[in-house]
Formats: sequence, C-alpha cells, structure tokens
Amino acid sequence: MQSKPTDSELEILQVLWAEGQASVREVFERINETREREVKYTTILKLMQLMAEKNLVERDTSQRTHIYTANVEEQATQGHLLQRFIEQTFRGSTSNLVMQALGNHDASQSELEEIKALIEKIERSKEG
Amino acid sequence: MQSKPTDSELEILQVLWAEGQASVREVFERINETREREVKYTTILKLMQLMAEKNLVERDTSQRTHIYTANVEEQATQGHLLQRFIEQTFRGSTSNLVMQALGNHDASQSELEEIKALIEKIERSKEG
DNA sequence: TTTGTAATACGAAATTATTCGTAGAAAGAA
DNA sequence: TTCTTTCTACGAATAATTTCGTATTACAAA
Repeated sequence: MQSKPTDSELEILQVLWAEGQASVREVFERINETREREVKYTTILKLMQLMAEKNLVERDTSQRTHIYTANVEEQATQGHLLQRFIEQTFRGSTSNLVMQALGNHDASQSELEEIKALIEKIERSKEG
Repeated sequence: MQSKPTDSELEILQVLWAEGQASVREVFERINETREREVKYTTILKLMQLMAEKNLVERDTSQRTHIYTANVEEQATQGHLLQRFIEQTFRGSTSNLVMQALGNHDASQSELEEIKALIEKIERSKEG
C-alpha cells in the first residue's frame, strides 16, 4: 500500500487525478506547461513505469499507447502527506498549520464561510 | 537567502527553534529521543556544518564546543514550506488544505475557537 | 515498399540528500 | 604525564530520486 509518493510522482498523480486518465504524452505535455525547467518525455515515461510497478497507478496496455489512471485516492493521499507535513513542519500542531494557512494566504469570503460551516459542524458533533 | 531546508535540516531547525540555541550533541540527543532509526553523532555534525555554510544556522565558535542558533525564522520558514506544500499537494487551494486538516485531525474545542476568532478577524479586516 | 514519427523498455548516468568512518586537536581525569 | 573522552573537520560511501540516451517495435504517410 503506497501512499507516500515522491514529489515527481505526486506531480504526475495530480495530472491523473485532474484528467481521470491520460497517456504518457498527455501527462508530459500537461506537466511542461506549468514548469520552469523542461523535462524530457522519457523521464516522465520512466517515472510512470516505476509508478506502475509500485501500484501507484494502473495502466491499460491493450493499445500501443498505454493509458494510465491513478491507483491511489486523491483525498487519502493528501491526508497522509498532510499528516506527515504537520508533524515535520508544525511539530504536530494542526491548529498552528491552519492559523498559518489562513493568516498568510488569503482565502476568499466564500472559502471562509465554508470553513466556518465546517467548524460548526465539528463542534455540533462534539457536543452531540 | 535559504528558506527551503530539507527534511533533515528542518528536523535540526525544529530543535534550534525550540531550544533557542544548542550544541551538536544537544541536537543529536534531542533528535534521537524521538526517532525509530538512530542516527550517528557525526551525521548530525555534518548536517549542521553544511547548514552553517548555507547560512541556515549561525554558530559561535569561540569555544571548543560550537553553539548553534537558527538563522531563519520559524514562522517565515513554515510559511514558505506551507506555500510549496499547498501548491504541490492541494493544487494551490488553501481552503482545501484547511478543510482536510480540520476534517481528518481533530482539533480541540479551544483550538477551534482560536481558529474561529481568526476567521472573524480576517472577515472584519476585509469589510474594513 | 520505404521513410518518418511516436510509442515502450531498459540501463545507466547525474543529482541530491544522507550517513558515517577516520583523523587529529583539545580537555579532563588518573 | 598518560589515558580516555569529546570535540571538529573532512572525505567518501550509500541511498534515493530524477534524468535521459539508445534500442526496438508499431504505425502511418508518402
């Protein structure tokens, strides 16, 4: 059960999560759109092959052009990475993370509303 | 201006932030307290020497035992790391991060209060 | 058929990060 | 002084990740 993708692997997973499925070439192009340093096609290919071995992705090899899909869930993966990040960077304090996140980067009013609603929901479930 | 410490470097910075200042031995002991795999003294020493070269830390070498202090601020460093993390892992969505953080890991009631207060403060400053 | 384009497989180099052994100086204890 | 411990410095091994060249096959166009 792999849920600790490396940075590169995560970059690829992001494309697969967004697209649902994709060929190596599609991932390759998508990634180089948003990047300073260009990376070669075979680099992405190799990474995706390794990811397939690790079962981070699945691939349909029935056609010449293989089609990949993510084999780990976005939310679950984000959750694991977040947990590790909070541990490493905020010494385990979730609220410090949240405070920092809300303080530095400004969320929109509607995002704040969403968050408030979530907090209230959590509070209700605690009393409950 | 270095504010992208590696995992190991961050681990050391955490000790320095917490202690204010420390010798290599102190950092070494502190780190091995909270760790599965033990790491040798000279490993920490080497890392801290490299960090000194990079100006991530400063050291007082006037005594035989050098005394180190962090040369980057905790909040600022957390901020940079967080920004990168949100980008990489949550495709730039701060509110998704916060939702995930509040949803998965349960914060205490008082932490929730703190966060609510912060949100209200932000909202007031927006109306301002 | 011939040529060019695009795909996968694979090995290995390059890069980055981590780990640690060894040497020698300094300090302290016996 | 002599022995032991505790430092720093430094080089180099190891590990993990990323990068990419080359070979080969499939397909499509000329």
